[in-house]
Amino acid sequence: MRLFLSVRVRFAPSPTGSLHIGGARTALFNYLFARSQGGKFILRLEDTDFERHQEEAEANILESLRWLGLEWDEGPDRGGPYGPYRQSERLELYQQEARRLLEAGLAYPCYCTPEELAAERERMRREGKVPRYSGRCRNLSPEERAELEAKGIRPALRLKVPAEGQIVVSDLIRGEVVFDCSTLDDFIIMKSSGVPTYNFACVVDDAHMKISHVIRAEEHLSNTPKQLLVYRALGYEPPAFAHVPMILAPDRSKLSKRHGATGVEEFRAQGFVPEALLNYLALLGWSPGDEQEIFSKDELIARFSLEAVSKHAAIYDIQKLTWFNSQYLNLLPLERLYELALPFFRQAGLGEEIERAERDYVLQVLATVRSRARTLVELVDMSSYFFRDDFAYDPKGVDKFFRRPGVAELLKEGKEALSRISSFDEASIEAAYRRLIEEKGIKGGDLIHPTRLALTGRTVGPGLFEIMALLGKERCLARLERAAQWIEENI
RNA sequence: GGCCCCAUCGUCCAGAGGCCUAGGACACCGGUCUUUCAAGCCGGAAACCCGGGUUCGAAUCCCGGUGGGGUCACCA
Repeated sequence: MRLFLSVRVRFAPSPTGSLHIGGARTALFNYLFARSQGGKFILRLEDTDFERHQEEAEANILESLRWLGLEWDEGPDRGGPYGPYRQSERLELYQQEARRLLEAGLAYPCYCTPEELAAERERMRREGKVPRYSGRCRNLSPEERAELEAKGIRPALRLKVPAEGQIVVSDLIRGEVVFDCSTLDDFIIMKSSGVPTYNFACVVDDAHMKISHVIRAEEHLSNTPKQLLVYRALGYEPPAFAHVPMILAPDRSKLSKRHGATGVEEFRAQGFVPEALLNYLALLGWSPGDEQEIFSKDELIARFSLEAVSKHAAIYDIQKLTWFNSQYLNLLPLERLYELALPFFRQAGLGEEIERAERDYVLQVLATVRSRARTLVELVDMSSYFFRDDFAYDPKGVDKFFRRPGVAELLKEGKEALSRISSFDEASIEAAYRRLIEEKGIKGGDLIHPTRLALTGRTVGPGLFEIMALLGKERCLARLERAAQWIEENI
C-alpha cells in the first residue's frame, strides 16, 4: 500500500432522490478507506442540475449517512478549508477555470442548439454510426463567432479532445484501462447557462479540494478518460482512481425504484438497524479474506483495503441482510436496542405505554423477545402484549386451545395455583404449574398452550414461565380471569 | 451497435499453479433441544460459463467464444 501524505476522499452524491444502497456502499468504502488511512472523508453535493434537483433530497441523503454512522469531516453543513461543498455555490470557480481553458485555446464555444445536436445524433444512430459531435464549431472563424454572438446565441463550451492517442486510466481495483481518443468527442464542459457539466465540475472540485483518491461506482469508469483530459488541460495532477463494482437488483439489472426497497430510508423504515446494514454492505463486494462475517465499524476500518474489493458486480440479497439484522438484534446492547426500537413503539401506538413503563421492564421485554425478531417492526409487534391488556385472541389459537371442554375451568385453576405463589419468579411459577399438571393428570401442553393464548393472545412466543414472571402476578391473574370469562361467553 | 468492465454453489464471498475430494455465509432440506415459535447446535443437497493453448500439473496464467453489466446527453 502506497503511503500518501494526506488521504482525502469524497462522496459526491447528486441530490436527486434518496440515498440508495449502491450509493451508501460507495460512501462506506470511501469512509472506511479514509478512516483506515488516517485521512479525511469529505461530502460534496453535486447539485448543478437544477431541473432534477429535489429540495428534500439533500437533507434526506445527509440524514441517511448520519443514520449509518458515516460522519464526514468536511461538508455542506459543517464547512471545511476547501468549501463551499455545494457545486451550486462554486459556479464562479468553474467559470474561472473554463475561461482559462478558453484563453489557452484548449476549449472553444459551441453554438449548436440542443435540438440540432439531438437531430445530428439521431441521424448518426440511424446510419449505424457511433453518435459523436462533429466538431462543427471547433474551427469557426472569429467573424463567424462574432456573427453568432450578435444573434444573441449563448454558447456552450467544449473541450478540444485530441483525435488520436490513448488515455490510460490507472485503477486501484482494475489495473490499467486503456481508452482510445478516437472513441471520444469534444464534450461539453460548460452549458450555455454558465453551469458546468459533471465531467468538468467534478474534476475542478477534486483538484481544488485536494482529493487524493476517487473511489466511486463502476458506472463512472467510462467517464474517467474524459476527466483525465480535463486534468491535463487544466494542468492538475489526477488523483488515484478506484472503481468499485455495481450493486445490481435480483434480476441483474441496475437498481431502480421498481425493485422494491433499495433506499437506505426504506430499510430504516422496515426496521433494519444501521449496524446490520453497514455490515451487510461492507461484505457486498469486499472481503476480509477469512470467514468472519460480523464486524463492528472499528473492525471494518481496521481490516478494510481497496485491494480486497472484488471486481464484479454483486446482487443484493434481502434475505442475507435480514439475517444480519437478526444477528444484530441479538448482539446490540439492550440500551441501544431500546433507543432503536423506540420510534417503532411510537409508530405502533405504544409510545405512552413505553414511557410510562419502568425502563428496566422494557429492557427485559426486549431481552426476552429479541431472539425471535428479525426486524424492529417484528420486535415491537412481538412485545406489544407486554404493554397493553386489550389484545385479541388469535382465531386459530382459539380453535385449537379454547374450544376444548373444560378449558375455562382449567385456566381458573391455573389462576388459583398462581395466586398462592408468594415469590412470583420463573422457577416458582413453573413449579406451581407442573404440580397442577400432575394433579390433573394432563400433559404439560394442555395447560401451557391455553395459558399462553390467555396471557398473550398468541400461540407462539417466548417460554411461558418467562412471560409470566415478566408480566407479574397481577396481570397474569387478571388475564387468566378475562380469558376464562371470554371463553364462557363466546364458545 | 461502438467502447469499457466482469465471469466459482440460487445469492454474497474464500481461492493469487500443486494445500481443492473446491472452503464459509444466507436461503433451502433433515436432525437435535423444547411448553409453542424462534435462536443455538449437528448434518445434507448445491458451483469453477464454453473451447483452445502454456505447464509435469490450472478454478487460478494466455487467447478466442458466449454470457452479464456499464457507458455513449448542454444528467450526474
